[in-house]
Amino acid sequence: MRVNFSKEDFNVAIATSVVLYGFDGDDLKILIAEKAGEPFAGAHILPSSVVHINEDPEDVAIELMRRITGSADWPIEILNAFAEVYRNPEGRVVNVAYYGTLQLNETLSQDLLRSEYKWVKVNDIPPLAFDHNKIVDYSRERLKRRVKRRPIGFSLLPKEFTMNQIQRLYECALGRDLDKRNFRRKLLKSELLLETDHFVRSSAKARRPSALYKFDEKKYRSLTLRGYDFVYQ
Amino acid sequence: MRVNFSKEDFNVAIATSVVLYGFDGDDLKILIAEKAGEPFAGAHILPSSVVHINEDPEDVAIELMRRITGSADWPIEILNAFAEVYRNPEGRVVNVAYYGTLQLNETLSQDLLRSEYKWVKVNDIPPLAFDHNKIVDYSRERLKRRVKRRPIGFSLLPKEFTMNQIQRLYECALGRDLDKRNFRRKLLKSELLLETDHFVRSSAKARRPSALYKFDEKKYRSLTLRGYDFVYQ
DNA sequence: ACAAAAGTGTTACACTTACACCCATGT
DNA sequence: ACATGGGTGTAAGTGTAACACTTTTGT
Repeated sequence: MRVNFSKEDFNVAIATSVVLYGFDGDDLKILIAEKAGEPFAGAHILPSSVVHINEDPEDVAIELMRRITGSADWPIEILNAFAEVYRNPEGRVVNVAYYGTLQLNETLSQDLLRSEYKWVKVNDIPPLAFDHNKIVDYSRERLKRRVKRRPIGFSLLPKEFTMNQIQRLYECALGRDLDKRNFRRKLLKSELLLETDHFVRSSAKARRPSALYKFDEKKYRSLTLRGYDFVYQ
Repeated sequence: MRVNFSKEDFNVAIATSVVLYGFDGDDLKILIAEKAGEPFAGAHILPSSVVHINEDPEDVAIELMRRITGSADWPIEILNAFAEVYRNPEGRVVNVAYYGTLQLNETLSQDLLRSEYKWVKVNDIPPLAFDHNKIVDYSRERLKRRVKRRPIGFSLLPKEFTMNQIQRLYECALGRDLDKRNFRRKLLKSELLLETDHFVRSSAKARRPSALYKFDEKKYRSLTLRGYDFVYQ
């Protein structure tokens, strides 16, 4: 074992990138930015930040989300370290990547429109600089797994949502269509949902309004931690 | 976004640690070492290595396994980066951790006995230096998931093995008892096993010999990649 | 014959999947 | 009245879990 560091070993930098998912009712999207400064000026990248020598990457990732969205209160989870040798031409950089989920609402959408960030559909992601496409792919696999096994999907939905919205979200995350009746039955059986007495019309052309549901926060939290096997292979 | 590195940011070192699993027929074990040199001289640690500035952590981890076991040919998978600020008193060190599985046999066991490493049962792991206990816990969760969803368990077994051995291995990995009849039925249905015409007696006291099985390597590989849902919740 | 571990089947229940029509409402 | 999307039930098949006794063999 080589367990003793020499001075030359301390010549690596840490960065963090965040894959931030949002769902607008129709499509699952992630946030991307344009890079300022060389290398790769103008290229598309994930929201990213240098992690200074005395900082925790998770704290920096949370702060990054706060700067982007105005709130630090979104669920976040580490993805992995991306640490190959030649991923950054400036020097050896280890990227500790995270992914997070947020609830898109009008205000946030508007604020983001005026920012340096933009939403792109997960099925329509442009080439990104560094190995950021690899990080995105990795995060999509993770999201797929999470959606299957934990009620994580709800963190992308507004407080109250229709069955069709949540089904559409699951279809986006899993990349395939689901049967409406089976989906509803399964979700209701989980007892994670509470009915509200609210309704919305899903579009101008829609006639009959949809019932709105919210989730049972207590149940939600316990199932988020221990998994609940909402199994779709 | 802070995307421009300054000179001071390049002051981090990379290390890698490997959680190396072996199964001796009765117990699932991992390899630990005693640390040479300060800090923590004499403390128990995971097999670990500095990753020099021009090296890929995975290559270093594989080389570490080769130095320990004499072979670089064991399955290995990245766990995560462990990158908190104060994990190493020598300076900022990011640990890119891996776990691997190997087939314990007599020769390898004897070689390892004469080395600086020793096997400890996964239910009996001593306090380790740095945050290595955290890495071990993380790897056990990963192994549990893998065992449930992929035929990864076989990489811990000898070429030919009995049903009782593989059941015991699954019980160790999952941390609970399994029903013998259900286990066999499930495993045979997967069509992953081939009968051999060999038998062994499992102990001196055992009378009736056990049938030995091997796995269908072609099927094994395809199922390892795409998962096969050997589901035990 | 006995001790020891190997090996074997059935049943009840839960879950999954496939499938098509009526309902409520606004215009 | 009609157009639109919302909402509902059943049946067949598959998988899971719980359960105890017989078989084979060496001593």
